[in-house]
Amino acid sequence: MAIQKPSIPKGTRDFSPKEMEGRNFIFDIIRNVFKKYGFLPIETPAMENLSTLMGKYGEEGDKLLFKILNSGNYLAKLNTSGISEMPLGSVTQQIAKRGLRYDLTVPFARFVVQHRNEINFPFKRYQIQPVWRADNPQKGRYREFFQCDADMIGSNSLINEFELIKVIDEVFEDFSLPVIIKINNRKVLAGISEIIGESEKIVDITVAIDKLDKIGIKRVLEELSAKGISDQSIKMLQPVFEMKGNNDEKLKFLEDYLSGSEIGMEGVSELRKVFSLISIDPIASELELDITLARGLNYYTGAIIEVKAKDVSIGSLCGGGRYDDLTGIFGLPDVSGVGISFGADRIYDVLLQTDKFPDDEKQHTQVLFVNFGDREVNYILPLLGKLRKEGINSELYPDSVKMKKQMGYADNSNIPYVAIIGEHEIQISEITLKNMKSGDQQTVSFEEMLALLKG
RNA sequence: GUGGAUGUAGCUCAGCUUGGUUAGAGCACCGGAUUGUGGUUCCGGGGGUCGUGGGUUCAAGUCCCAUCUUCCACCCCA
Repeated sequence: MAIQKPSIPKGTRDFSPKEMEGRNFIFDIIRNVFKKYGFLPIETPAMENLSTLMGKYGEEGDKLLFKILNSGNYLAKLNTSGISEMPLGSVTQQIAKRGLRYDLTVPFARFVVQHRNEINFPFKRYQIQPVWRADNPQKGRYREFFQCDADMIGSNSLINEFELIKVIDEVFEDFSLPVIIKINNRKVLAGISEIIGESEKIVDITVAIDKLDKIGIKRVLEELSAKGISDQSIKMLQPVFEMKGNNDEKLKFLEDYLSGSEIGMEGVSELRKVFSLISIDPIASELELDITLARGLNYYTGAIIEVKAKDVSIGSLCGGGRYDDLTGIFGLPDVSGVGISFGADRIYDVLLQTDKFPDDEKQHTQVLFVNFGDREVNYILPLLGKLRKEGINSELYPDSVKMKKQMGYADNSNIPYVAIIGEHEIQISEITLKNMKSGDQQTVSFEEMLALLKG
């Protein structure tokens, strides 16, 4: 049999022990903050029925779904006549009825509807699981990545938006990572579209506006024009592009600009409410009203939130917003939800780049016992047991090989102490303890060693 | 899905322009100097179907085509 080169699929990654340490650090912080705010954990399957996923993420999203081939002889059931002329979607439906989850929000909506009679509303849940997208990989962009979601469902109160912003603030404070939290409201965007008389083009308009700081005003105007927005409407957008000032000034401007749009005014008043709640209990991060913030997802209906690292250029680290009727499509109408999603993989990349991971040496093995042979091992095993009972992470080298090798193992593993117990030590009931950092070694009793390792 | 770059030892890369001995370096690994002492030093060693497949040629790591990977931009997004 030919030897095959080991490989993993495009856009996926292995995680080494070192990397897992950093990832667990991230998950632990996020999980703890979620818990602190009263969110409860759930998990859902890696795969969902394709009918649950299709059509929820727009046309683009459907293309990025990983579909799972049916098991059994699925081709036998397939009507192949004229297959090349059939639309791809209809063929897919015949050979794949399941797909890998694309995010955690839609499976959550499905979960809520399916378990509505067991759930205590308003329901606050958190979920930390991988998701899969058949996207083209790039930096900070993978085909398998972890999302850490917190959503509240069944409450219209803007206190929820406020709490989520607090969660974001607290998480990034725990990472000591300076971020800027951007907030917008879909209703404000709808209002703007209404004012310029292009209500039905809201998606094209917001997508174009979203690129403002990336491609500049000139090309945004070109794109709007290309999408069939009239020159007159574009002219009316001008003041929006030129909007300046702090959050308060921006709100004042929008109030004025949107006074003719009911939905627009509603958006402004929602934003005002969130800002006023924050002013009562301020956050450490910068909070900025950014009307260019659009988010592609079509299910947001109210607040839109995005978090960017201040010093590192990578996509957003966290995104979220309010969706008024996500569960409607599964048969539970009029339930409003609001949620956020942290991108653990991007946070990892940023923390690594800015050197923000703590070196937590206490987590590792504290002491390694050198193995000289059976007699010594029999003497060491009870001591090892006692140490572990005391909560000291400790190891015995499994093979009785050359000491150089055993010392090298301790060195490579960054184990701070090596305990040497040979014939001589057994005779005098002492332990030779070597400090690997300083190179010093001393002869101590077991109790002395324990005290040293505990301190 | 579109466009550009990339791939040589476990890792980081040189060699490719102008085809021609046995494809190199550093780091890592293994052994010895040092049989109860690592990290430093010295000496020695193993490791490559040059991403894969095809083509041109007397001869291909080097030129051509295809394909895949990774990276970058677009699209979209965590």
